[in-house]
Amino acid sequence: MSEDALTPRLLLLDGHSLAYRAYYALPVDNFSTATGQATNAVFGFTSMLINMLRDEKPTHIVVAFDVSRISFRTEIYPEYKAGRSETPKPFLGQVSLIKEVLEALRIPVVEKAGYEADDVIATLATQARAAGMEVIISTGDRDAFQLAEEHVTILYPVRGVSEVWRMTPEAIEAKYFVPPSRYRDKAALVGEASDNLPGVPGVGDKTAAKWISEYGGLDGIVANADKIKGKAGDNLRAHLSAVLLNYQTNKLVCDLELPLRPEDVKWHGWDREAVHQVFDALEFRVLRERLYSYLEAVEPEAEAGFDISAAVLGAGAVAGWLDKHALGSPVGVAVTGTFGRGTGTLTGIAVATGDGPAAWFDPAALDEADEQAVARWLADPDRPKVVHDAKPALLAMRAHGWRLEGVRVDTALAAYLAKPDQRAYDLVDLALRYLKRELRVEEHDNEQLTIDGLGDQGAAEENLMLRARATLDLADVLTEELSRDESTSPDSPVGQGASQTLLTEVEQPLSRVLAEMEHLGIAADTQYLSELEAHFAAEVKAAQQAAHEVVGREFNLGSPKQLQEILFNERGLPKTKRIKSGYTTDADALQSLFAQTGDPLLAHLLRHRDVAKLKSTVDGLLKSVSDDGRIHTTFNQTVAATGRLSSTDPNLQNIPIRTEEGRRIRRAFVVGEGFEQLMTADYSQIEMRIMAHLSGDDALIAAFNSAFDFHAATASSVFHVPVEEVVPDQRRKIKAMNYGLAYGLSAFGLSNQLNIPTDEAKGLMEEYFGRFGGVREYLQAVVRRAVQDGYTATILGRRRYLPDLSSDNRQRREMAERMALNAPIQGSAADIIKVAMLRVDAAIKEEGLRSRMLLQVHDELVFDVAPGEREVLEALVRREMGGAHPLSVPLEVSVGSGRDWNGADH
DNA sequence: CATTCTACGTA
DNA sequence: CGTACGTAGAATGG
Repeated sequence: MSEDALTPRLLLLDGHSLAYRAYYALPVDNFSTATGQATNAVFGFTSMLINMLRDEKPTHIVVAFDVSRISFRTEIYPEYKAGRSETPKPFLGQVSLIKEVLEALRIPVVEKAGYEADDVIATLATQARAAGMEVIISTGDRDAFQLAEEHVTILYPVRGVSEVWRMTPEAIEAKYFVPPSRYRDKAALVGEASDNLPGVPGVGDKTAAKWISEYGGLDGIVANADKIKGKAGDNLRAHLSAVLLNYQTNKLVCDLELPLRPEDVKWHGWDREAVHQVFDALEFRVLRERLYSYLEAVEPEAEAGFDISAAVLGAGAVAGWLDKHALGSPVGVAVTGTFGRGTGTLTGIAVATGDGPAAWFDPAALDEADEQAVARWLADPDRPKVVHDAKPALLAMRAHGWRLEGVRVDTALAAYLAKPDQRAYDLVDLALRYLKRELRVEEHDNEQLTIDGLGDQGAAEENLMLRARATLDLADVLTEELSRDESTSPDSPVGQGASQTLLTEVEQPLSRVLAEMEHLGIAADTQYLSELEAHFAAEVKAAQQAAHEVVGREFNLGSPKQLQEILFNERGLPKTKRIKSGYTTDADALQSLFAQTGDPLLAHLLRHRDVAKLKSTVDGLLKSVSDDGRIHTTFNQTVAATGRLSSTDPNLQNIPIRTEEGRRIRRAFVVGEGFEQLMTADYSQIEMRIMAHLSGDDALIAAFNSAFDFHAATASSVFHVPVEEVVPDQRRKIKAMNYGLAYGLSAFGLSNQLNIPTDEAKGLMEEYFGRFGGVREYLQAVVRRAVQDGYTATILGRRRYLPDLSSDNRQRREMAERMALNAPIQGSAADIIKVAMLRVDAAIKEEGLRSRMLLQVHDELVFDVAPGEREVLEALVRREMGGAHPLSVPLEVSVGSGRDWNGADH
């Protein structure tokens, strides 16, 4: 910081643009007052403003607003910003609230009819520079980058409301390869999607920068347009008028007549009483505290709006602290370290109590006594803990030799059950959403240190303690949130809702079972995998060569773009289904093109696709084998909105099975050393059984109770022929429909999949619903109910909220309807297998077996079978899976075993 | 350099 | 114009 403390610093804000960013960054549902007024935009704007007051310490401030969407730009270019959708209703009205906040803060507002806020800002910035002021501009509009210079910095918000980029001239040049003075030239060439200003196709920042440096600027480029070669040159000439219009439109006006000048907006602090009133009305309790702590420096420790007394504990201090503070009432625990592949390393542990005291310690730097004390405390189920995402912590503690017991609430799982459609459940987001509290984003290990190495000392420790405390507080709020559905499930204990039961009886216990499965991993035959790799690599090469030969030159078979060029232009094949970037080259399309034309290239392409995919699967598996010769996937418990698990790094839930060549990969998953066999057990047609149960359709239930193959039995009903006379084609069609129904399949979709006319598909569906009318009724009722309640529920009461069911947009609404159809079915199946896993795990322990559960693939479980346990394990698994939940049709389980995963198939 | 698109594997 | 996922490589740039 070299600025003279006496130099005036002017902060210029673009009110609309920042409020808009805030509106989209924060969920409107969680930011509204008791009276229902939405406040997310106000909250986010105010939060950003407070951060800037803290970080920039301006002496002068002013906020510019647009008066309307109409400006001189819409005069010269009526389509300007036309692509933007209608201003959302909950946003309207928040602008005037923001102005109230600003008034309470005594920050002046300025607007100019016929111009945009950025023109006002440009004018004020110019005047301020002339007066020798330092200028900081904050706007979400990139046009402002043209204003950057030595004493003018732009703060550009990215990722929500808590992070801004400091766009200095150097930063702009680094990002866009042009100095701010040429930013307009670049923007004119590249275009600006958010303003509906299209640029030259195929020209991005790099090309634009190259031209600008070659010809000195847009003038030079225009003058030399005919000299620029290649596709980009052609495009430039074709779009020259648009570029010139862009250039005219993106110029900011620097000489407006305004009612005030920079000198007039010196900030004299806020109106205490007014801030109280406005913030009270907006229910901004925490934000007010933040404002006070930043600006008044009343209590720096209270910066996040609450008190902790934090202690970084050295060796010998941990045991005493735990004895004193971590007894009967729950404490929050947060950890840092590296996690994954069934293990982990801890670099820090923080513990926070509800009444203030918090502590941090390094688990690698404990003395013997502390080590023992921590081990005892962690392992004691009667010392209650609250953890955010306990599974990785549990595994890392296990690697350290510690057991973790007594986790009363896992806030990640709780948040997932409360709203399973969220993209992520990281603590920073949840704290903001549920506690209105801002946590710092976790620092990465390689963040640069200040030169003396002392700059941020203690910050990481403090941050972790704040996280531990936030976790604890979050548990209360989320428990409250989950208890709102009291008595929705007959299975729940008295006084407890289904969501709470799912949390404590299913998800939380399951996370421990999953941790165990991840820790165990599954044995891999690496020798065999390497051979497979070589085999597929050779096949890829052969297919590639064959394809190159047909075309007569080399090209990238993996590039859809080059493929389109070759197939549709060079070879003149019929056009396929449209996608964003032209025409699809997916396997279905290639297949049908091959059927039509017999072009040999297509066969090579299809073969290449097949083996390249298989090779990449094998490559991935090879890379993920751990030192113990086993593959340890990570099961994610908070990703799938329906309640399913997912598997990553590597994904073991999508290992090929459909083709013979693909099944060879399954042979690489083998029985573990010291074990006898690999055993798999899966539910047959669990989703259809759930549909039969939920719909109560007698005919469908009967089809399951008949001794025959289910698809054949339903086909026999639909086609009015005895089961023995159902031909394979009939069975195939009905099987497709059986599966499709639970996904909201339409007649069109069915016809597409079966390659039959829509009429025939329609007839088939009619006939099906004629025989199984209860199914149609059920499916319709599910959607009706979801529209009414706003959510769907599984047999264990797992909810999925679908606000789009009432969307005006047909596509979104129909999508939501299909989700509503599918969620109870897929989700109930997920519930059942989760319960089954808990029962199997408990029974294996109960019976003292050595066999162990390794994988879950949605309706299948995979086990290492210990010597001599084959029969007893099979009986146990059949019993516990089959009895996981009573349905009006039997839950059938089929079991197989062998030396590897393919051999264990049945 | 990071996000998005296309394609494709599973239930 | 059928749900739910994760990954790879190419294309593209909120």
